[in-house]
Amino acid sequence: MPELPEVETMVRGLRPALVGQTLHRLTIHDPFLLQGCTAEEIERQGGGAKVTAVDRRGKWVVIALGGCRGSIVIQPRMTGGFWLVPPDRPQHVRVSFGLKRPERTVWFCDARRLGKVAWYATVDDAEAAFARSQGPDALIITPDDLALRLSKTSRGIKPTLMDQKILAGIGNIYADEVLFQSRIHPERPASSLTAEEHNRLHAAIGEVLNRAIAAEGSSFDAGYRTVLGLEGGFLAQNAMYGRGGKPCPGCGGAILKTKIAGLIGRPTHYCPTCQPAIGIR
DNA sequence: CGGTTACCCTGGATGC
DNA sequence: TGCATCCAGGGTAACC
Repeated sequence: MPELPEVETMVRGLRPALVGQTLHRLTIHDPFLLQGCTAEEIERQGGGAKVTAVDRRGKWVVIALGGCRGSIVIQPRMTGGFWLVPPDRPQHVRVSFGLKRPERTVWFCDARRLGKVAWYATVDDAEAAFARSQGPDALIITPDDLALRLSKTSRGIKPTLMDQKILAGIGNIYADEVLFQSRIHPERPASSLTAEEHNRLHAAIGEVLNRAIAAEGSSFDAGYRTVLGLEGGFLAQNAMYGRGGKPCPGCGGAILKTKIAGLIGRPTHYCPTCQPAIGIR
């Protein structure tokens, strides 16, 4: 569920509650989510440790622990999220962070259990794990680097933008928004984009993601909420996602909702007029 | 090697 | 009301 703007909103919400606090107790409620460490290990490292930083890398949440206790990395994936709000214990709790002063609990919940929780012995180890499996963060990548990476594959531009090894942070919602804003058809081969299109795309990525962060992300149905349980406001102002059949804000024509190659079951929304299918099939 | 597709897991919405 | 079916914002492993 969460993409870069939602994870950034989580991190900003977690910081004031966690940074500088001592974790009185860290509890793994569902070892299924663990990757490369045991529940005992991560509970022992986290228990009594002071949180020194909470940061985002792509769609990862990185919680740094002081006193050489390493870093906890949480990937919310589709349905993971953090909760600060008492008094009731939320559903599907997978990890809980017990704090002492003030006495409260921060929960990580994940209905579908697709999320991942890992522990690394040092901050550098966590950083290296990110660099191994993910490309540059979508808000940091340079126009030249983006152009170079896109030039190396003939896959469709949308599945390429969603490939975290190319760049980290963009998922199904923001891929549709970014491609609409840059007027590029989602099935265009990534390597076929022109220099002009690279520039439009890079600008759109920064603009759309920052606008979504300002709105605290995208909520619909019973999905993503901020750490305080509030809905993100981006879907009130977005152009494409979830608006199949409705008028395109650019030309007034109907927005197409469809499925495209390279993305198994995921819906794709685009405007066939504003995002013309140049040189496809 | 590069690209595409099963599949992971579960809950909520929808349809009969 | 009950049950079957489909859908979902992510990511990997295996396949062609």
